[in-house]
Amino acid sequence: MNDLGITVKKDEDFAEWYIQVVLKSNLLDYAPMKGFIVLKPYGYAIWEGIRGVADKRFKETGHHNAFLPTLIPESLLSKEAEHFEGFKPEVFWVTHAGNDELGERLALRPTSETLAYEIFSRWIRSYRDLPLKINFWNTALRAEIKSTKPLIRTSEFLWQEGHTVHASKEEAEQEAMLMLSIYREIMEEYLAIPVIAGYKSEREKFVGADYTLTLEALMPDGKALQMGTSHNLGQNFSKPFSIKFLDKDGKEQYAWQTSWGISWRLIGAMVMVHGDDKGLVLPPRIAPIQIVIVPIFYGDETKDSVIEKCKNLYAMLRDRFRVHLDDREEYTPGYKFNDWELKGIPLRVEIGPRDVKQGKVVLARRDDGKKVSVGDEELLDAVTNMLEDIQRSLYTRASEFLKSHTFSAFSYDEFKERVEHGFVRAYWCGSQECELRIKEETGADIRVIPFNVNDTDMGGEGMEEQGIDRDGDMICIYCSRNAEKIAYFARAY
RNA sequence: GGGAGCGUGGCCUAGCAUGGAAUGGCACCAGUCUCGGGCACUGGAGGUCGUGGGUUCAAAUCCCACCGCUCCCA
Repeated sequence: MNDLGITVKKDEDFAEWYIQVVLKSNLLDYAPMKGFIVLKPYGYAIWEGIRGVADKRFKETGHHNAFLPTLIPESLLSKEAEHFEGFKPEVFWVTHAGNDELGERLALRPTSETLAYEIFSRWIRSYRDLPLKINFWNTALRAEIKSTKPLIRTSEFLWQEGHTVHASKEEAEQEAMLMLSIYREIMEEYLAIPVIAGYKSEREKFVGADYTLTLEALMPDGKALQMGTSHNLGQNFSKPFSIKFLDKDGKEQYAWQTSWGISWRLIGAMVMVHGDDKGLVLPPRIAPIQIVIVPIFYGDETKDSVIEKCKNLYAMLRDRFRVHLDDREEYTPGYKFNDWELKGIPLRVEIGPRDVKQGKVVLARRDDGKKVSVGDEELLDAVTNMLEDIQRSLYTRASEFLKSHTFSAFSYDEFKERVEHGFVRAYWCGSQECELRIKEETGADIRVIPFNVNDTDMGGEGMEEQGIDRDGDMICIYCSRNAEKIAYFARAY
């Protein structure tokens, strides 16, 4: 072991482990400015995988991609007052063109609502123009001065922002929910990360939204990570931006809107959730390379037959899998094993002289490190099954972690102790004051107010089983007044 | 907002107290050899010691300013 590999244990120094994994597995590099990163080809390939899955689902549900400028004039950005106040502290401003000061400062978009809606208002005249469902794959810029972490919190990030306009409130509500469910599908079925779905509190919602729907995951250090959000904007933007349409009765109405987004933060979440002491572990459905073939040979006489077999298998597998043949001669097999494990490739095929002679290959799984020898004729089936099994077991493991680190609290003392380790479900009176006090005293805030307290893939183990009687005393964990809601609290990234 | 610390080839690092030719490891390049878990040997290239100024015959080392970064506390 040398410093090519990860030199700290995941469960001993999680922060350092994360940095080493993202850098050494070749996902990214630091940029020359604090808070900015460079996504390297391997990292970008993973982003392309996520983008590919999401883009397909967006298009299947009737959304179209488009592109917007990066600059937003201050007058536009400030048009919805609450929204502007919320983003103001982290806006980068362009003030000059060459040597000349601009008449009006231009913001580097922190998000595109205002710019998009200014334009949408010109596109929409009648109910026949609705719904309008547009998505942008772009970047957003938000100045992060305090704690930055690659992929998780950076001043510029790759993301998509969807923006839709509807003729009715109900339709907008359904849209916000639909997109959340698509996000959930991507996270659980592709990234193998279980999430808790629900509402953001008033304090945590998107500034300018009626309400925000969120998906929250739990990282191995017990901190929550917001994975994606979907906002019902109501008519909060359509009014200041004059997005109006004539309905079937010829009556002018303000439109109803949603916006929603996921970012490269999802890559960071995958690293944290699935990675181990050897580095990255990628779920097969997202991994840019699912299978790597490593030849092993001694001297020239075995070399040719080994390479030939590798090439044959590569040709056989490439139609059905994303496969790579590592035929570099300047590295030893041992080096390559470590290298591809660091990069998280789900499955490795080892082929040496022994295997050529016996008509077999060795398969090594990244998730549990187990090796098996299979005959050539079984390879295709074995590989197919193993990749599916890896995908499934990564999800299962993550679910078990979420389940075992989601607690209920019935007293504030209990709350303070348990919130150090994961999600804590507790009754909450609904006041922002309690929420804020809890945040100040414990560092934890409300991550999500779940749609369903049993809806956490916890095998039906809900509040009732844990002793909370929802028909009995419902009192706020902090102030002991009557509680309205059950909220999930956690410290968050 | 308050406090502490650090900047030396791509990365990590010695040297700094007491000024006098910049140390070692990894990575990199060439060759030989190896290859079923980060092979070995030989040779080689690579440095405005964060930036600017000052003291001095002489500064990585002492002094001042600035820049950048990291950690801790609120």
